[in-house]
Parts: sequence; C-alpha cells; structure tokens
Amino acid sequence: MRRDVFQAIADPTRRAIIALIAIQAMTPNALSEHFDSTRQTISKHLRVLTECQLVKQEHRGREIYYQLEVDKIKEIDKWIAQFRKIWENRYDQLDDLLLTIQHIQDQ
Amino acid sequence: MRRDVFQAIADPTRRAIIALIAIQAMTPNALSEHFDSTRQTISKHLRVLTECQLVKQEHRGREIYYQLEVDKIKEIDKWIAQFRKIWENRYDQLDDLLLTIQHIQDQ
DNA sequence: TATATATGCAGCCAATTGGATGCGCAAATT
DNA sequence: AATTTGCGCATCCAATTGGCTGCATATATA
Repeated sequence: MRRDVFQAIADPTRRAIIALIAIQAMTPNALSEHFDSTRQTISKHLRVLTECQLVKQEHRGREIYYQLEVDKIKEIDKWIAQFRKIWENRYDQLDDLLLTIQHIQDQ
Repeated sequence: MRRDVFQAIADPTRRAIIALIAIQAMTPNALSEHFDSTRQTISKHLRVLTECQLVKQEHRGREIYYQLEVDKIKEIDKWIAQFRKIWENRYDQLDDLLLTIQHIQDQ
C-alpha cells in the first residue's frame, strides 16, 4: 500500500473530512452525516487518513473523535515551498524580458 | 475523468516531473531519461498534467517543451492556506493549557 | 525522396480504489 | 440481562490507474 499524504488528499471526500475536523474533532458518525456515503465508507477514508498520520484518534467511551494532525499538512506545504520562490520571484516585466531574449536567440 | 490538481500530484512520478520542469522546460524524451518508465508512460503522465493545466506545451519543430504552470501550484497552496493559520496560532503552551481545561471538564 | 527522430494515441492488462453490504465487538442504555 | 448504539473489519464489485506494446503522424536529416 502506498499510503502517502499526497495520495490521501487526492480524494475530494477525504479533503472535505480534513476540512471538517480542522475546525473541531469529530466522530465517524457525525462526519458521515455531512456526506452521501455510508458510515463504513467514511470509516474507510478515516483509516487511510490515519495510516498516513493525517489524523489521530481520541477514544472517548465507545466514540472515537478524529482530529487533524496539522503537522502532517506541513509536509505538503514543504513540497509546495520549493515552487513558492518561483512565483514570488516572477514578475510580469521580467517574464516579458526573458521572452524577448529568447526570441532574439531564436533568430 | 476526474483530473484535478490533487489527483495529479498524487503520483510520485508526476511530482518528480513537476520538480524537474520547474527548473527548466523539458521534452518528453529528455524527461523519460530520468525515469525507469518508458517514454509513452511519461507521455501519459504529461497528458494528465496538461489536462489539469499544471503544465503547458511549447512546440518547437518536432519537439514539445513542457513547462510548469506555476499559477496552478498556487491552487494547492490556496487549499493549504486554510490550515496554515491553525499551525501558526498553535503554540505548545496553549496546547497544554487547553488539554488541562479539557481534563478538568471531564472530571 | 527515403530514413531517422520526436511525439501522441489506442488498446491491453494487472493492481488499486472507492463504494456498498454484512458481519462482530465493545460500550452505553433500558 | 437484554437491547441499542458506535465503531472497525472482511468481502465483494465496478471503475480507475499506471504500466506496457504497437501503431500513426509530423518534422528533421541523409
């Protein structure tokens, strides 16, 4: 099983789950009320999220509260960071200039 | 076909392609030299990346240079942004305090 | 003009995925 | 003690995915 963070957030339902529990910890039952899928299907999604440590469980009697592991989101942010410097250092003017230089070289 | 940015970056090979062309535009042939997969497989990955507009083509004779669409990466960053305020406003001290309050309430 | 090179597309296949259903188990509630 | 509630797990299934091979097409090159 691959089970990495990027594969986990590929599914729209799982992203929605993440967004919901980011606000407050929730049980599988409470979560499934927000979706058309069955509780078991949501449970399966939570398993994927747990396996890649994007969420953690907090047992409370027979209920299990799922809570976001914000640090794991940072992992995605870390991957994005390598491109951030590109769009931060890119200005329209500079773009035009480079394009012009390229055209001259092509001739 | 789903073909959204999150599904696109779920595959490790596609993430590697993105990282490579972020430095400089590359042809499918040049790209496939960096992987064990065949040129056609890389081409298929490039198709996925093109369809969700993470890359754009620049035709040059019989060669096609693939170039990163940095703006599309921002879309992922935008999704991450909603969680950034959580980890920025979260300090260990505050965490401990909240945990203590919760324990008191549980009693 | 014939050949080599660069590429995309169609089709095939095994593996994975997201969904449902039907359990079993543990904790509350009656 | 019996029942209800909350949950995870195993299994099944159709759809998707990532990889391959074998083309067809377009552009360079001999």
